[in-house]
Parts: sequence; structure tokens; C-alpha cells
Amino acid sequence: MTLPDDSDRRPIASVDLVIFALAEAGLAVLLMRRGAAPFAGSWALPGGWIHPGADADLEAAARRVLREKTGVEAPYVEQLQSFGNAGRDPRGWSLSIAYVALLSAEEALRRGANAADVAWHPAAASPPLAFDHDAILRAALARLRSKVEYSTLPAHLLPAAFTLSELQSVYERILGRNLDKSAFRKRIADAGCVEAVPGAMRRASHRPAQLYRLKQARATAFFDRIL
Amino acid sequence: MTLPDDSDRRPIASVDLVIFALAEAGLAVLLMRRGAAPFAGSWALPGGWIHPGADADLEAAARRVLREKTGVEAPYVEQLQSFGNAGRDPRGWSLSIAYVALLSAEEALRRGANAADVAWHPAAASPPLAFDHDAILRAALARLRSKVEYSTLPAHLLPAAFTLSELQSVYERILGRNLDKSAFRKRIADAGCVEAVPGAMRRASHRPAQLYRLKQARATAFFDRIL
DNA sequence: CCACTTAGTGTGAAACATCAACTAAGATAG
DNA sequence: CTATCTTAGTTGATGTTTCACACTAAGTGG
Repeated sequence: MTLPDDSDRRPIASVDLVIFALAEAGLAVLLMRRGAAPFAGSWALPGGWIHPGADADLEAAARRVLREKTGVEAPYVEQLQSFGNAGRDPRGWSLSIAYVALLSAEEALRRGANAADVAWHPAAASPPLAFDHDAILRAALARLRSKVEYSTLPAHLLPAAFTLSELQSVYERILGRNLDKSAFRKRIADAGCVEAVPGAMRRASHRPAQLYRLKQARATAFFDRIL
Repeated sequence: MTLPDDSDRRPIASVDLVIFALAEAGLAVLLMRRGAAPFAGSWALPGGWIHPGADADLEAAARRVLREKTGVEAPYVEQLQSFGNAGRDPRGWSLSIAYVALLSAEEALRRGANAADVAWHPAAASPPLAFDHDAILRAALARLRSKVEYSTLPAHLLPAAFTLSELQSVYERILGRNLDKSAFRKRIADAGCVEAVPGAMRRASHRPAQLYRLKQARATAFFDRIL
């Protein structure tokens, strides 16, 4: 087996990020306006080339792009899927490894729409995107929606401490339907993925609510059954 | 944004396949013995470089490798995950897009262990593999096991027409536990993914069994609930 | 101290899982 | 021709889980 030495026998390889955060209206995705050809002026997912010299592995490349584009250091990042074909980039056969990142609303505000060419858009009603980024975004949304059904992944869209009502609201906004309160709390309790923060309560002009946090900050727990 | 022109700024990109079939003993995986360095003499997953000139897209590259290595044309193929880092291949920063393929036992017999350097191994007890192929195989097994719980994916390990008892047996062998006959049949019926082949029966020295086929040959249906 | 709001729990009917028995339909042996 | 064996496919009885909804708890503000 010989190595493909010519650069035209190696595809162009990049990392693209679908960065989600929860806005008032629903799920939002971070898009950038392209400054250079191809697709100059179009909205696109944040992305960048893999730097074999600088990136230890694929996820490191994804986190580097995330840091460069949003300034956020270490939220939840998960590989989505790879997209590669002859037509997606007019410059030649190209390969994109797509990642999904979840930010809490406060992280999303800290950085994000600070420049004219970076903006949050409704995930379900985004403008037409460059390359095949529409397909990547659709795949990311499908992945997120399906994982919401049976995992604690949506907790990463909240700050470190949250109430169970807030968590339920996140599930409901992503799924687009209401969940039963007692069943939801039973699922979360059975999964054993969150723990009460002792003494910490969310106070408002009504009964205070217990604050919870994820037991393992980066991990995602799975339910026995669908929500 | 400029293209990374130097070939050392583009990673080496290949496609690796985890090809599963069902043997008497359980799930089997197709491995090849490497003839050339690196890892000459080691067992490895079948794989090959992406050929930007010949492969329309990633899945086409995976199907080409499958065809070249096993002679099988069009079974179930699904992208698993991409693996990329500086250390997995001693020749440099390399990227592998891993695919899972499912073959029926008859297809597996037709081609497969025809050459000395290609052999079926028990998926759960494979020899040490070259590169990071052990990790890829583990990820493929995990994906398969989890999908078995809530989808009709195992049907692709059977020939086009099969009885419900045969299908249940496939689930049981992959899951390693027995399933209730009436509950299993209800799930399959509710999923609406299979249809009876009119008049076709599997005959033996006992009551004949109705033959079924998947409604959409390539698609995988999902259950409302876990098996 | 009463009204209001959200937090968190309890409850009964319906759905489901589980286990096991039952009937069905062929082959085969005597 | 009939009894028996084997697997196909169905039915039912029982305990558990789910689901919708109502209820109690605990704070604020008037």
C-alpha cells in the first residue's frame, strides 16, 4: 500500500462546527458571513482547516476552531458526521468533519454576535448557507432532537447550576411539546445524572427551587426509556 | 481563506470498514492481514485511500473498498465515526472515516475467507489490530449493540426474506439475552417495517413459517420503545 | 393573612411487560 | 392412518410502569 503523495490525490480536510445555544425564541445556531470566495457574502457554519502541525487530534481541531471563532473554551463538543464529495466545494474534492457544540445562554452572550459577520440565527429558520452547510445543520438538528429523547445532553445548554423546571423547559423547547412534570422528574432521578447543590436555591416571588448540577460535567447520561 | 497547498498540510485520508456478519458462534468481523509496512503481518480492518478522482463521495469510497475486499455489492452501509490524530499512523497525521457494513450469512460465505489474508473473526474476541483499529472496532460494536435495542438494523444481517423467529434469534444473539416471543412480534408489527411475502413460507419438519421482508430495503426503522 | 405563583408529590386508570400456557400446522415414525 | 414431535403463532393472567391530572408546599407581595 503506497501513500497518495500528490496533493491532488489527498482531499481537502476541514472541520465545521454547528454551535447551538438556547435563545428566547428557541434553539439558535451561530453563523458567520464569508468574506472570501467561494460563497463570499453567504452565511456559513464556522469552520477551518485541520492543522496537522498544531492539532493533536480531530477534537482538538474542533475546539481550536471554536475558540478562534467564539472565544469559548470548553463547552460540550461532540463529533457529528463527516461529509465528503467532489461537489461540495468548488475548489475540489473536499472532506468536512462536522462537530456539534452546545453553549449555555450566558456563554453565548459573552461572545458571539460581537462582530457584524458573526450572528445567532434561529436553528429552524436559518438563511441559505454556503457549501452543503444546510445539510450539515439539518443533520445536527436531527441528532440533537433524537438525543434529547433519551439523554441528558440538553443540560449542557444551561449554566452549571439549574433547577429541574429550567431543565424541563429546555427539553420542551427543543422537542416542541410539553412534558409531564412528575414523569420528567422521575426520569431524571432514575438516570442519576444530576445532584442537588446543597443549600443552593433559585429564589423568586414564589416557592424557591432546588438547584442541581450534572454529576460529571462533560458526560451525558442515558435514560432507560424514551422521555 | 487560503487552501492548504502543501501536501504535508493535508492529512492522509482513508476509509476503513467494519464488516459484520452473523456466524454460528455470534457476531463475526472481517479482518485482513497486512502485507506491507506499517504493521506488516498484523490483522487490520479492510480499508483504502479515498480516490478523489474515482469516488463521487465518502459512501462511494466505502462501497468501493467493500467491493474490492469482499466482492459484495450493496449491503447495508452506515458511516460510523471519523478518527484522526497525529499518532495513529506512523506515516503522519492521518484521518480515517470508519463505516459499518452488515452482510447476511450467505453473502459472507460467498466471498470472505477465500484468501489466506482475509478471515472472519469473532467480533468480541478479535486479535490485536493495527493502527487504532481496535478502538474503531469497539466503537462499531457499541453502535451496533445500542441500535439493536431500538431499531430494525439487525434485519440486514439476514437474507432478504426471513421468518420472525429467525429475526428474533438475531436480536437475541447480538444482545446476549432471550426476548419474549409475543412482545417481540408486537414490536415488529407496531414498527410496521416488515411485510409478509405473500404465499412464501419456510418449510421444515414442523409447522411452516411465514416469510417476511423489509418494506424499504435499505432503510432502518425505529421502535417507539426499547426492546 | 390572603391571593398568587411556581415547586414538588400523590393517585387512579390505562397501558405495558412478563411468564406461561395454549392452539395450529406441518413432518415423520410406526 | 394416527400418534407424536417440533416449531409457529396466539391468548390470557398478573404485577409493574406510565400518564394525566389533581393536590400540597413554600415562598413573595398586597
